[in-house]
Amino acid sequence: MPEGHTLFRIARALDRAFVGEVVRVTSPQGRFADGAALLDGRRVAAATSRGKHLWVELEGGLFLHVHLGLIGTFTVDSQAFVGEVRPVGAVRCRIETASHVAELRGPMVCEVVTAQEVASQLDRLGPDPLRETGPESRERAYARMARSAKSVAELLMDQTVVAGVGNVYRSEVLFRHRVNPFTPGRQLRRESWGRIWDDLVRLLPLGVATGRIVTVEDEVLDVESRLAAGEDVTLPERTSAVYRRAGEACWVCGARIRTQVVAGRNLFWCGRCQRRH
DNA sequence: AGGTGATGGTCAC
DNA sequence: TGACCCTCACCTG
Repeated sequence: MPEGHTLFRIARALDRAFVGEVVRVTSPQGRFADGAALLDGRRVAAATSRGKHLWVELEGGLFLHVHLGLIGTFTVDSQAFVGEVRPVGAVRCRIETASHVAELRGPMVCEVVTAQEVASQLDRLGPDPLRETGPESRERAYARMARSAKSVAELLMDQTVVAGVGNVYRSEVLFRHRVNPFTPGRQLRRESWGRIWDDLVRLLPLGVATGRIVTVEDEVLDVESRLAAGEDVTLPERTSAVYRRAGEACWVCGARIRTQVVAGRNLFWCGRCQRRH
């Protein structure tokens, strides 16, 4: 389920499992054999994410760069449970110690890069609402939008504008602020963008905490209060206001939820509620 | 048991 | 615009 919050969770799990440890790195599937050999036996320095990209830094200035794409998965488990994990699929990369094992399947990108290459990869990404949360990030993204004739629905999916927003957060955050998805970036009001950005800064950490995209306000408030109380938060299936609800009645106004492919993916919106620029 | 679409993004044509 | 990565959840039967 890879939007930015998923990569953040994986990076955090990898960091907790492996930092400071010498790791065995292999490619059971074989397609990453050369890269794995390069990393095998090194000590892990850190694991981090930005947007939908993930890097594991190993000693000697080498980084494992991963992008899950649409179908990739990256699991991190304690070795105690390894026997219980069903051995399905082709493991592109396995990282293990005596106590932990991580398995990467179906990624779009799995490669070894240098610090210089990481820097240029970061340069191509806009601010991540999970990491660069300050007002300067909001302005930086707005400056890009305000210069563009593309729609805000397209721009939200452009990782050089904002890093980490995917197709679910796109539809849901536009609905939450009643913004017309087809508003050209250059016509998007500064206040609208401010509300959208601030909301992403609020929502994405809930995705990190729960492992699920939470955008319906009742659930948002519930999760926030339970987190504030220090309670465990486990959630049932995903709910959404508009995402994947084409043809259903809008919860707010009753109009039919609409759908159209924008930036190569299915956008969902309420044509009656979402009229703001 | 088998089919399909999906929370992504790049590259070849 | 389509192939690709080749997983996973959610159908159909």
